[in-house]
Amino acid sequence: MSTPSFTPKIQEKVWSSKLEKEILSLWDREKLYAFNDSLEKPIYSIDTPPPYVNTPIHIGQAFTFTWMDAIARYKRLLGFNVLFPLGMDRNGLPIEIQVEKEYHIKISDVSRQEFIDRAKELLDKAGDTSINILKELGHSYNSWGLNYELGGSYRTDDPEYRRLTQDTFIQLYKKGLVYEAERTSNYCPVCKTVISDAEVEYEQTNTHLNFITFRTDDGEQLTVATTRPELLAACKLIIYNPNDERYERLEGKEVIVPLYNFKVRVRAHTAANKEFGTGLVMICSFGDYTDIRILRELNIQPTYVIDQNGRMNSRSGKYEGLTIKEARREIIKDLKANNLLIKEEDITHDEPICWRSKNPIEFIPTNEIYLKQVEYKDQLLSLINDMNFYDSESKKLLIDWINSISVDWVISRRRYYGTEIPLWYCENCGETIVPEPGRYYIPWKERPPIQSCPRCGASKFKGETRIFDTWFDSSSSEQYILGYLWNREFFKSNFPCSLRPQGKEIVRSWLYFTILKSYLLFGKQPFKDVLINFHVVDEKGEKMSKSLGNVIDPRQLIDKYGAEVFRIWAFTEGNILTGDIRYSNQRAEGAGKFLTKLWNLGRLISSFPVVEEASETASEEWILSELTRTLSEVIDAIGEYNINKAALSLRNFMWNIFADHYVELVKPRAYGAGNVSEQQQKAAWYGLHTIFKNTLILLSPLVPFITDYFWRALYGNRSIHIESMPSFNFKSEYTKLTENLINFNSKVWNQKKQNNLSLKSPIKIDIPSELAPFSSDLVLMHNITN
RNA sequence: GGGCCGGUCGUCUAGUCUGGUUUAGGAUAACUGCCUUACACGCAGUUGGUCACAGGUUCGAAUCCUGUCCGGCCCA
Repeated sequence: MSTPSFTPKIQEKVWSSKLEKEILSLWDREKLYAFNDSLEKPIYSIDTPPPYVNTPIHIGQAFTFTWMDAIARYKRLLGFNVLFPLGMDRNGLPIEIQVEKEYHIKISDVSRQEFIDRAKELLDKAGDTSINILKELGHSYNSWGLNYELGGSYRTDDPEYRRLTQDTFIQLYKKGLVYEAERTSNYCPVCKTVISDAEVEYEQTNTHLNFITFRTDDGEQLTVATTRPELLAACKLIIYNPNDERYERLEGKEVIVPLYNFKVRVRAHTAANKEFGTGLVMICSFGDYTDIRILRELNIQPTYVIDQNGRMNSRSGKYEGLTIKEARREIIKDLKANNLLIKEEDITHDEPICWRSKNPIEFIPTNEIYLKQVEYKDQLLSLINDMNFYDSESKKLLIDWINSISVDWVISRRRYYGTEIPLWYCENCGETIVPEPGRYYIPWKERPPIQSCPRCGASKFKGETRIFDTWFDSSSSEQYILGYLWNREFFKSNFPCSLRPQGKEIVRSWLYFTILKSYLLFGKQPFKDVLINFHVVDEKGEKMSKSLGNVIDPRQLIDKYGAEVFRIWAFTEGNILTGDIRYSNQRAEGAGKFLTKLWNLGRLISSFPVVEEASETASEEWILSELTRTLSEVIDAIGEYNINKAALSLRNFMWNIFADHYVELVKPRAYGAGNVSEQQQKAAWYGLHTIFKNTLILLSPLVPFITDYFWRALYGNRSIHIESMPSFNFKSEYTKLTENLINFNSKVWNQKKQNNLSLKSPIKIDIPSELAPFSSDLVLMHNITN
């Protein structure tokens, strides 16, 4: 039989990213991804990391959120009702700093209300533009509109969100887990607030090690090396290593601090390193964590010389009012003038800096509110065994962090734009007033919800002015998205949340604090699965940063090649769960060829009638069982969230097995070449369509645009994204022959090439006996004329 | 100072846990040929790696052990 002509339903030879916009608006109109909690299906919930409102999405976020989208889509295919909301982080310092910049005001110069109003103004202006790129990438979050319902998008500064934050605080307070204390804390002079240990980073910096002359009572000169000469006034002690014979004779003696002329003692301590500097170390209050540890250990009262603005105070004498840097410069000048500075050595050291402002932190005493954590370390370590980590190695990051915790969590901050700490204090007796959970409280401008003090009966109260650490807000995100506020039943039956996907750099903050709060509030782990992603780095493997100028804007890529190319690049480039991804322009471009291949494959197949059933030949049996094998590979890969593996497996099947071998094998038969029967021709049509159709479904979470386009064009008017995972189970002995088949084809092609024959030229060659079932197709494919 | 991760064709990577099916697989780049009625953004072919280094265990090591070097990250 033969059919005169076959014309493809699809004309264009390449996929056009222009189609993406049309498909997006189709999805919008059809409300394809809206969450419906009345479905019978099991819930799968994803607690996505809210991007920051005022910073454009960077390529790493675009990459990892695209993986999350693939996970959500695969889970839908697998029959889950997927809760996949996207939040927007609007709390915290970055917006405050921008308010100061944009309006040329200082937080201290304007009223609190005015400052907050300005911040809101800026936030509204910023809108949701930072996440628009995620929408263009075809992500299937449940909702793009702000609404208080399951699946709705949310904002961390929303009164509802803040109500939740305060609710959790009040519960923790009532459990006796919150206390206030004065302690030496990490303090960022730029952000003007204390920060928790989780917010401290270390940066290698170049500095001078200054060799300074101290004197004993008997006039002996000693040389002490320090990187912090401006803290001379705060010097409390000089130490040397107990094994350092050079200084044994000094034990217990007093030395005179230069410029200030007060006396401090010398004593042995293992914290001193014989090889560092002169072996004599100045311990002051407070240059670094070693200082803090030693002064606490020896119970020495600190002398603070730096104030909350990062300037020297009156105890530093003539340097009062100078910034730390200025003071350092001046004091070096004075030491030199007095012949007290022997030398300056260039060294690099790890300096603790604030993760937000990237400025060196200082250590100053403040009165702050703490949440207990130190006493629960063991319980937390055992609790995390109830969660699955992907990759399992990533669990160590969290274990190491928990083990290193030594102080409780400072949750109060002296800033304006954040969730207010819901406390009042009786002006008469000082009693702390804690309201009931249920609404959003603003203590600095509201009266407490009681008339008189329950202890003394007085009626004047002072509202708390401090706000929470933003991690205190964000560590309840899983509670928020599971409807804790508006659907407690849903929350109860679906907590813990199915998945927390996040970056490894916030394991010690977002992940850790969420686990801590979940343990303290519910005694349970907050997630079933935790997925930790590494980073997208530049071509040389270096971290992208503004200062290095190596930042790649995902916008460039998407504008140039389209969202679908970005997606397939993100999936095929590597496994971000086990290591960093190096960005390469060349490979990103190369990844897009996948779409052209798929497009043309579909174009060819679209020229043949869709056949639902046929009596397949050996070739169909073979390719159908190869598809079955691919399906199980894909399902296994999804089970471990290895989207890279799933994508590579599908690409390999589609391109290197289906297109290169099966399609070539049956093309002549599909066209009706030679003397194939109608039945055999139909079998080829059936094979082509069945494989293509199912491959499209398997690919649809990865490349949702092109697959939906084909689906609607070839297989019906509905979206491919409401299909279910195919559950076929074709098994055949023929998969054993896959390698032989590929090798034989290669052999024929090679032989033709060596003999300068075109691929359609006739050839005389023996078909190996094990490939006999395919012989009629092979004869037509290679034009074998024995 | 302590800990963790990585080092595989020019480049990016799979394989390492659970040693033998590996004469190490793929992708990209390079080279050669081909417009074979889906695709030149394609097809076919070719070149290219002593699996960082040195020891050890074993009948057998990219894979396990020890040490060294290099890169990255975290903590103090």
